Parts: sequence; structure tokens; C-alpha cells
Amino acid sequence: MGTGTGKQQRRGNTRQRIQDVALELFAEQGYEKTSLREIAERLDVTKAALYYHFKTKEDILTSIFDDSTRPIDELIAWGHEQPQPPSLDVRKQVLSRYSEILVDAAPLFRFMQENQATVRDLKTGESFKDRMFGLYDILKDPDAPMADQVRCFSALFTMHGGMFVLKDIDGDPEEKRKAILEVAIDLVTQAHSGD
Amino acid sequence: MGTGTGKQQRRGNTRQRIQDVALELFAEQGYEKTSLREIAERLDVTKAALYYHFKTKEDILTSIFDDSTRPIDELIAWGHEQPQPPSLDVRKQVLSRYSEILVDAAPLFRFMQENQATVRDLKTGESFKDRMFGLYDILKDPDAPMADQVRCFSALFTMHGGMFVLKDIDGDPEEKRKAILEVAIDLVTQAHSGD
Amino acid sequence: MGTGTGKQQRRGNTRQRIQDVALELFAEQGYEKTSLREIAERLDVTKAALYYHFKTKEDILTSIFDDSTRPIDELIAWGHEQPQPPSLDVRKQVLSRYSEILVDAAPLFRFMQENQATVRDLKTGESFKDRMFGLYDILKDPDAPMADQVRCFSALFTMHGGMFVLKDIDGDPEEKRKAILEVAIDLVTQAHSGD
Amino acid sequence: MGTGTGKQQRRGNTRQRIQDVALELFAEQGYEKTSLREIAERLDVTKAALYYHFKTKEDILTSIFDDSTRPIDELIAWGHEQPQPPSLDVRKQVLSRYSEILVDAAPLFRFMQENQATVRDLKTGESFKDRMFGLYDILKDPDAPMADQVRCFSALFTMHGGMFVLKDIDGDPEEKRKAILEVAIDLVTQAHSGD
DNA sequence: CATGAATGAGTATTCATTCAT
DNA sequence: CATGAATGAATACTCATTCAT
Repeated sequence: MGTGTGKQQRRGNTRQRIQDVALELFAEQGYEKTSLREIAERLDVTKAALYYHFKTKEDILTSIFDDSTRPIDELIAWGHEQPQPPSLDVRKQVLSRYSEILVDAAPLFRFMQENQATVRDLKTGESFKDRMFGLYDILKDPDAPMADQVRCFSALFTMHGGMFVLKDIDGDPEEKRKAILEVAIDLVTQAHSGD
Repeated sequence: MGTGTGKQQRRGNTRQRIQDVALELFAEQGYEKTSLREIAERLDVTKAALYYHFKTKEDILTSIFDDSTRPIDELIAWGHEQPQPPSLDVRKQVLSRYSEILVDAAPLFRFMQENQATVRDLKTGESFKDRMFGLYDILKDPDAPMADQVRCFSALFTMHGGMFVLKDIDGDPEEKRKAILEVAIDLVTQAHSGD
Repeated sequence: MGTGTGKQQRRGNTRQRIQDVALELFAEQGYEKTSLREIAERLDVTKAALYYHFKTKEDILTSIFDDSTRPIDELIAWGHEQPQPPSLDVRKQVLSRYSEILVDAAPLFRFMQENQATVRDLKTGESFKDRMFGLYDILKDPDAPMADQVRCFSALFTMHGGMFVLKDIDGDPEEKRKAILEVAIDLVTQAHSGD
Repeated sequence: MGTGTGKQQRRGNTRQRIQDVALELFAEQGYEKTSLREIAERLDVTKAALYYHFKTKEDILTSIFDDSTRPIDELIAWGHEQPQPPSLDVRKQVLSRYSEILVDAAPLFRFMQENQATVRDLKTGESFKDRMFGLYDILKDPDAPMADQVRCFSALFTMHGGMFVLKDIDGDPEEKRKAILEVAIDLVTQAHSGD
């Protein structure tokens, strides 16, 4: 049998490999600056092979996005089943679960964050925005004072920003994640007690 | 005769007009997706004319950045003159002044935020990052617990994010700015009291 | 159970179906602009399947052409058996029979007419031209004055052109065909009486 | 001074040269099969140079067409000033003038004739068709019997077809043109006397 | 101060074709 | 009988940049 490496082993999983390499390069260099030539070369296939698996460049991105995004959709769906306005506990849970999702989908989120301008007029961009507001919808209490609404947004931003800036900072990743989550939870807690 | 509008009036300030139009387009569509042809066309000059005023495309961006960024440099310089670790009052003042700077330089910041991937390997990108860490350096207390450090970062992020997300939200701009500033100040205050 | 429509029913006649769809698309959009992907998709088979039935794209066209063209070959063969120069009656019969052939093979002829440039350096193109001159050979009298030779060509052209332009014009198709045939016969009649 | 050949001399007339070479190649090989690379190579410039002068490939064709087509527009305009239905003399003059126009614009017309399928969904195709019907409108008498209407169309077709088929035939070009014109005039004369 | 003309390197995308299964 | 996966070569088009005038 023998687990052949190289050209042999890669049958059937080309589609997946394209997505992996593409996301890696998109995150590293940006969407516009990553050419299909580059992706193809790194996979050691021709550009045309990419077009066998995906209809367009945008389609590659979309497919990655749709696959990684399911957990968030589930979280949003769960949130919408909860009573409105949300209890503090629901808010905390949302943040907590979101924090874990972010860790898994880190490269994609980093990409989204850093390529907003590019992605804005792609379908992917719209979906992303929708999801952000979807989360915000769950956290927010529309009757709360403005500062408390800001706090909810801020909690989300803290988590996003934190994920990617703190890598330039010393410390254990898991510990950092927890610190970030703590601050975010603090923010919604204050927003809640303001009621 | 007469002062004439249009082509006549725009003598001598072409350089400035290029910067204005360029920033507008960069912010609207992204740096990569904005071509020099587009900038030139909107100004009703030829592409070659742009090269009379600026050495490269990047140079246009750099020049805009350097011009709009001075107030931040001054703020950082002022901050560094203050004793370390910073008093709560200093922290508050930094955020407050930064908040005003952000309002004025909104398009540039929006651009920076949305084009990180692109701008990362431009000189401009480096400078921007330096400035962010410059501000953070002033706010932070290296001996504080991690959560408090996160709070300082979070304060900065809240301000950045707030500026651009809250435009999708109802309410008077100045009021929103104040709410954002309030939350940011709250964050550093808590960070401070943790000492 | 049941004779089943769709995929089931189409056994064995795939080759024919390819030809039909191909001709339809070739006529509609032109040979170059019709891709094998398009043909395959419309038939709900893969491109590779086309290659099971035909060696090349050109081969598809050639096969259609060869199949639809037999009646003309027979007409030409018949014409060549007649005494030279042809009697007026022979000429009339040739036109008359040709008129009917044209009706049946309309899509192919339309295609040929509209894709001359493309088809010129395909085998098919050569064959087509040969056949045109074959017909002309039967009609013409090499000793007649030039104007009469033109009339013979004109008769042929009238029939070709007529078929495809008159569809943009009101009136019953069969009536139009007859009017066209009448004019064509008139032309060869005049050519003949000039002798 | 010296009339430098080669790269020197060709300043200012590049646009014209592109049109010339393009028409030559379009007519020779067809529109689709002529690539911009080929045009550029034959002119010894880069592809990008073509794009300095024309916005798209189609634009090259359109520009050629618009330039060569003016005489026909004038002829149509003149025809529309004449009383309706047209006198026999007007009809003859239209054909006669059209015959001369065709000689001058021969390559373009040959191209149009041979690339109908391709050109159909280009602006140029529409314009061409419009012009054909424009001429037909002048010649036709809507109240005449169908056969006479066919004769008018036939006259036009005879001229078009004649131009390009007769080159495969022996004889002096000018003499052939006259024979063709004679047949065409005969056709409209008959159509007229049928009134 | 600016333009007209051009370039070289690149891009995403499409196509006819092949072949092992 | 047909497909899934891939290729090589091409295509139209765009862009930042240059330079003589």
C-alpha cells in the first residue's frame, strides 16, 4: 500500500487543496494581490485546473467562506430563538461561543478584516456584514442608551481586533483569548446592568 | 475675462486635487482597484500628469498619509513626554484628542482599516502600525494584568471600529462620537483602577 | 416500469442528438462562438462524451454537412448527365429541385452563409464551394455573354439570399418560396433566350 | 530630410494603420480568428498600443465600419428625399451609385458577408442590417406583387454576391461590374413595369 | 505643466483536447 | 458509453510606468 506522497496521493481532494492554498495566500497577501497563477503554481497544477473546480476566482473565496461560516450561522440561529431582549446569560454565551469559533476560523477572519475594501462588492462581503449585524442583533437591546449599544458593538470589535493584534504581543494564546473574552463579557455586563 | 471656473481656476493646486480625488477613490473602492487612469479621468488630466506630481502610485498614498498624520504624531510626542506609567487623566486626554483627530481624518482611517492587506507592505502600512503601537504604548501599563492591557487595546479598537460601523446606525454623529468616547474612557478607567 | 422519458429514452441516438444540437447552436451563434461545453451542457452529457462520438469539433460539423448534402450531390449528378449546354427545361428543373432542397436544409445553409469566413479553411467549406460551382456548371452556358452568366449566378444567389432575408419580411413562407423561385426561373429564362 | 521608413515615419498615423491591418486580417481570416496579438505583431507594436487607440476589439471594427459607410448613408439619405414610390430612374441611380460604392468598400463588404454570424450581435452588425433594409426601402414598392419585391431584393443580392463570387471567374473586373449592374437594373426594371 | 504615444508584465478566463477509469 | 480531472495554448483586456515633445 504505502502512503504515496506527491502527485499520486492527491486524487479526489484537489478541490479542498485549492481552498486551503487559496485561503492561505489570500490571508497572507490579500485577495487582489493573489493571482490564480500563484495558487496554481503552489499546487503544481495549471490555472485551467482551478477552473475545473471553481467557476471564478470569486467562487473560490465564496466556497471557502460558506464552508467556514456555518458555525456562526448556527450561533445566530440559536440566538434568535432566545427571548428578546436577551438575558445577560445569553449574551455571555454568545460571546463565549463566538470566541471559540473565531479561533478555528482565524485565517478567514483575518482575511475578512484586512480585505474589507476588496470584499465589499463581492457576495462574500455582503454575507459577512450580514453575519456581523446578525450577532449584534442578538446582543443589543434597542431601548438601551446609546453608550450601552456601543458597548455591545465594542465587545464584538474587541474580539475581532484582539484575535489579530494580540499575535504581535507576548503571552500564551489561550490565556490571551480568555483575557479578551473577559473584557468582552465585562462590556456586555455593563451594558446589561445599565438597563 | 472674469475669474472663470473650471480649468482656469485650478492653477497651482493640482497636486492637492490629485490627493483629494485619490483618497476619495481609494476609500471608496480600495487602493488596488483604483487605477491611475480613473484618478486622471476624474480630474480631467492625463495619467502622465500624475507622474509630474508624484513619482509612483504609492507615492500619492504616502503623501496623503504623511499630511494627515501629523496631529497623531504630535499626540504621540506629547504622550511620550508624560510620566510613565500614565496617569488616568493622561489616558483620558489621549483618547479624547484622538477621538477628534479621527473625525477629521475619517476617510483616511476608513481607508487604512479596509485596506490593511494591501497596505501592509507599503511604507504607509508600516507607519500606520507604528502609530497604533505608539498610542498603545502611551496608554498601557506593562505591569498591569493581561485583561487590563486588553482593555487599553479595546479602547483604541472601539474608537476605530465605532467610527465606521456606527455610520450604518441611526443617531446624531456627534452624539455617537461622544458615546464611543465614553465607552473607551470607561475601558481605560477600569484598566487603571485595576492597578 | 414504463418507457421512461429523459435519460432512459435517449439510448443509441446520442450521435444524432449531438448533431442536432450542434447545428442549432452553430446556426444561432456561429461555429467559433459555440463551444463544446455549451453543446455538452445542453445535452446534459460531458464534453468527453462528445469525443466518444466525434474525433474533433470540426468533425461534428463535417458529419452534419455530409449527411444533409446528399440531395444536392444527387441533383448535381443528375444535372451532369444532361446534355450540354443545358436546355431551358433542365435549368428550370434544377432550380425547382434546389428550391425544395433549400427548404429542408435551411439551418445548415443559413449556417454556411453566415460562417463563410470561419468555414473557409475547413474541409466543409471547400465541399460547399465545390457544390455551388457544381450547380453553376449545370446552369451556365460558357459561350453566353457575360450578363447572361451573371444571371445564372444571380438566380442561385437569389435563392440563397431569399431564404434567409425573407424571414424578416411578412407573408406566407410557401408563397414567398414560390415568388423567389419564380424570379430565379425568370433569370435563367432570360439568360437562355439571350442565346 | 529624407523620407525615413520603418519606425520613424509612422508617427501620428498609427490609428489608421491599425484599421488597415485589422480590416485586412478580419477579411482574410474572419473576426474571431484574428487576434489582437496578430494585429499588433504585424504592425510591430504591442497589444497595449492597440488599446491606446481603441477601447476594445469591437471598437476597431466599428471605427472601420463607420468610416467606410458614410457614402451609403448619403445614398440612403438621398433616396429618402425622392418621391415614393420611387421612379424607375431613381431606382437605377441607386443601384448605379451603390455599385461604385461597393467597389471602393469591397474588403469591408466581403468581411461583412462572410462574418454575419459573428457580427450579428455586434453594433456593427445591426448597423449593417439597417443599411441593407434602408436601401431596400428605397427600391421597394410595398404595393407591388411579391415577385416584384423579391426582384428588388434580388437586385441587391446580385450586386453583393456578384462582387465576391465573380473574382473566382475570368474576365476584366470593370466589365464584370457592368454586367452585374446591368442584371440588377434589369431586375428592378421588370419589378417596375409590373406596376 | 502637461500630453500623446507606447510598453512590458500581468490578469482572469475560455477552449479544444486527452486519457485513465 | 461515458465521466472526472486535467492540460497547454490562447484570448481580450488592464495597469503602472516611461519619455520625447
